[in-house]
Amino acid sequence: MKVENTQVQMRKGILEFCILHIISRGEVYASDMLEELTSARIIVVEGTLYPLLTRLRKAGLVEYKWVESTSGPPRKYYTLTNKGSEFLSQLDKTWKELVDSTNKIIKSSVKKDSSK
Amino acid sequence: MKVENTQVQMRKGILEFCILHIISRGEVYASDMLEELTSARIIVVEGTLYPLLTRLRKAGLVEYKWVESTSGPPRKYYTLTNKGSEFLSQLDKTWKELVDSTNKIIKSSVKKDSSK
DNA sequence: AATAGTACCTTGTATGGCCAGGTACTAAGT
DNA sequence: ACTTAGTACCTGGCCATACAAGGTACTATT
Repeated sequence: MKVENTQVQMRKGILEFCILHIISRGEVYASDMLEELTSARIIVVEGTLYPLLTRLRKAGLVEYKWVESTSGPPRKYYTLTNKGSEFLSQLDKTWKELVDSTNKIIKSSVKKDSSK
Repeated sequence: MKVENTQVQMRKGILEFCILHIISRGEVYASDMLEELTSARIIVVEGTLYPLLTRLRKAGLVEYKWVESTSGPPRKYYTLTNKGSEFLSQLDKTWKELVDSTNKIIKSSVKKDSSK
């Protein structure tokens, strides 16, 4: 069991949440999202992002339109659906609660000296 | 794709982190941990907790001793090893960074009106 | 035509949560 | 002594999903 492994696990859960937030700001395509996430130090690779976007689309949370590019193949620009907005606001709540709960547990730890 | 599913995913990642924290406070056995996590609204069931504890032990992050109980079968009381303490302090750092990164992304979203 | 850059997608593997069920110990009732 | 209930620990199989590696396809440049 490696620290890296657990750190990946920690990031995993909120990835979908972050991507929905990024899309909620306006039209973006995959590379935009990768850049945004990377600059926030949430590491994601293509092989994670594309299947995730496909899942979100199949679930009716996002939709896309093809847009021609002058510098390569056309791009899929994503936007949030109404259903996606509702979904996201539920996740917002879950995220807040999760941070609260976790901080509560962490802070209890600090009170006691765990060294024997 | 259900909200519950994603919410589970969000909780998943920090579960190991929370459990290490709870153990770091002092000797506890499985039911103590379940109670603590449940009261912090982080839902966990036995089928999740026991395999996780086994993994942590195999990785040398925690250890346990058997303690007789007056009201049933003996219990495994867990404590953190030195290796576990180091592991945990790395996770502390990761958690802080993750909350920062996520909040940054969330707050950017608020600035723009996403309705079309 | 060949190469490079960009964009999207898929297959296979590994991790890990969860469900459902199982084992084993103690205590209480009959 | 047997059964039932409560407690504690564990496991096999399923499913979701991150990631690595490789593939397809479009555009621009040489």
